[in-house]
Amino acid sequence: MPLSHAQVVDAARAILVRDGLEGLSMRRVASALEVQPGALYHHVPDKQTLLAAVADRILAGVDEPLGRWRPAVEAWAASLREVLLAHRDSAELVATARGFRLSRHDTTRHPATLLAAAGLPPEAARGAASALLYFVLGHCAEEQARQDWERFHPPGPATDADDGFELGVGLLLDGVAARAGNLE
Amino acid sequence: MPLSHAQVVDAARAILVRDGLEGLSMRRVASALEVQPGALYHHVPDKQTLLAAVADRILAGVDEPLGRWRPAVEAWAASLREVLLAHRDSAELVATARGFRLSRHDTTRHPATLLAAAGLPPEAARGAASALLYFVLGHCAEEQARQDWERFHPPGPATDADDGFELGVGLLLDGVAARAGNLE
DNA sequence: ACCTGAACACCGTTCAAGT
DNA sequence: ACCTGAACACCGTTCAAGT
Repeated sequence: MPLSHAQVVDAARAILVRDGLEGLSMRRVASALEVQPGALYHHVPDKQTLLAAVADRILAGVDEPLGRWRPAVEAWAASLREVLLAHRDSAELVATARGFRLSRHDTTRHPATLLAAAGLPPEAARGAASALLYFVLGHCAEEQARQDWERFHPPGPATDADDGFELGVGLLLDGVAARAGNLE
Repeated sequence: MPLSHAQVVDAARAILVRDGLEGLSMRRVASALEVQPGALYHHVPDKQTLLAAVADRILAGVDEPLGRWRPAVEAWAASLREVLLAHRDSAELVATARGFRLSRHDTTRHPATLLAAAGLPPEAARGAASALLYFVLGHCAEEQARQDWERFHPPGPATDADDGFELGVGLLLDGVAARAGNLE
C-alpha cells in the first residue's frame, strides 16, 4: 500500500509532539514511516510545504464560536491557545509557517468576521484580528519555550500565564469596544 | 591580532542583513572572518548564544522615550519597529532568541515602567508591555516575511502596514487607558 | 590563548535505476 | 506511480595538534 500525503503530515505531526520542532527533520519523518528520505518527495514538494501542512492540520482544530461578539472572540482566542498548547512548539511552527506563505488555513477570517459584526469597518476588523493572532502566538510561543526549557532545566519562578493571556485579550477587546459602534 | 567576541557578533549581524536568517550559518560567519569554523567556538559557546547576542545588539538601538505615558509608549513601539525593519529577518530572530532564554536585553522593562507610571499595577504593566512586544514582533515578522517573499516573487496586493501597526498599538493603549488610574 | 585541519554525526534535496 | 540506493552540498560541533 503506497504512502499517502495525509500519512506523511500525520507522521510529521507526531514527531513534532514527541521531539519538538528542532527534532522534526525529513529524515526522521521518513524513518518513522520506514521509508527512504527521498520517498517523501513524491508526496510533498519540500520541508517548508510539509511544515505548513502540519500547521494547517493543527489549526483545523480551532473552534469558530458564534454569538455576542465579545464572548465569541474570547472563546476563539481561548480555543486557539488550547489547540496550540496541546502540540509542542506549535506556536513557533505556526508563526514560521505563516512566513512561508504556503498555508491554506486563514487563521484570522473568523475573528475578523465577528469584529466586523461588532461594528468595526472591514479594514479595522482585519487589523484587530491580526493583532489578536499576533498576541496569542507570541504568548503561547513564550509558554512553550518555557515548557521546552523546563524539560532539562530547573523550573524558574512561577508565573500565571492564564492571567497574562486574559489581560492581553482583554486590552485588545477593550480597544475594540471603544471603537465599535454596535456594542451588542 | 586575535579575533574578538564583538567581531564575531558584528560579522553575524552583517550576514543576517545581507543574506537573511536562513543564510546565517556558523561556517559563513567563519569564512567572512577568514577563519576556520572551529575558531568561532573560542569566542562563543554555540550558535544559539551567538544569535541571542546578535538580537541583543540590534535591540540596543531601540529608544527609551520619557514623558506622558501614551506618547512615550507609542514612540517606544515605533522605535522598536524601526530598528527591526532596518535588519532583515530580525523580528523572527528576536522571537527565536527569546525562546533560548539567553538574552541579556530585557525588552519589556522600559514600556512596563511607563505603564506602571500610568497607574497600572506592576503585574498588569508587565503583562501589557509583553502584549505590546508580541504585537510588534508579530507585525514586523509579517512585514519582513513579505519583504523576503517579494525578493523572488511578484508583489502581492498592496497593504498599508503603517495603518495596521498604529491600529494594534492604539487598541492595546485604549485598553490600558480604560484600566489605568492616572490618565496623565 | 588562539587557531588549523580534520573528523563526526547529522541535514535537505536530487536522481538514476528498479518494480 | 512509487520507492530504493546513493550521492551532493551543505550543516553545528569537537578536538588533537600546532604556535
